[in-house]
Amino acid sequence: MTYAKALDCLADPTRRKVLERLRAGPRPVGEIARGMSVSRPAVSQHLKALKNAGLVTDRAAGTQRVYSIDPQGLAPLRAWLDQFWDEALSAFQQEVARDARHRKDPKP
Amino acid sequence: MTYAKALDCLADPTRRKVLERLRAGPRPVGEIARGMSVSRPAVSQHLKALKNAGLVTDRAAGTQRVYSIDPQGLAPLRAWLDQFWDEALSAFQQEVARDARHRKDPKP
DNA sequence: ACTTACCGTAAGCCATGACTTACGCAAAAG
DNA sequence: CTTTTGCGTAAGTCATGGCTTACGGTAAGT
Repeated sequence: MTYAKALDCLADPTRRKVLERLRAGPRPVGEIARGMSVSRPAVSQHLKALKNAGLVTDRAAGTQRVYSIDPQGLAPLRAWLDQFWDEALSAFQQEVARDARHRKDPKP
Repeated sequence: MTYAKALDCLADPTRRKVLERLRAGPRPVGEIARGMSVSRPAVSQHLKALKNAGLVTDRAAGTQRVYSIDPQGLAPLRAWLDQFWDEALSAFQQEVARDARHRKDPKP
């Protein structure tokens, strides 16, 4: 059920932007917030949410905190999506087959 | 940018439940809503959101509307997540390497 | 020791959205 | 033609959560 928390986090655009800034590598909070349309405390709150969802990790470096993406945090969501995609696809194909049968025999 | 709408939809638990009920195959609205903790109009609204995000398709069948999962709708989200996962992983490995170097040379 | 830099948290405001009830419309049933 | 079934939509209520300002706390610099 841990994919749910990941989805809750990734639903917010600002949070996605924060995460995408971390894609290039670890960053301290101030550098993440620089040039963004929200305040630094807002970024801190988003980072807290991301950390709680297991999507990022943090580490102290002097007076500043460096955040990194946790690749393992994305794994459950990937797994859920994959399973979902496979099952939906097979069900979809079954439906196509059923539809083809109905096309041959339109009025039972 | 179409993955954003998918994430917005999947953030809602009720919407996920609706989508998971469709995993077993196409269903009319009433059958989807049956046994759920929200009213049928609520399910209709969620289905509208899911359709707008391209995650489901609908088709008329008499007085009832049958909804199905659209596998293609999940593809963009999968692609975005994959790319994200790959880049984050490589950056993570780079960070591990950098950390190892720092461990060898702790005080520059 | 004092100041400065960097960050997390608290309190409060406000917009978004999820839900309900009530209503209207189309297709099947009678 | 009338009734019933199945569904979408409108209006209104209420909770959730994202943002800001203000504050406190720790580590480095001087």
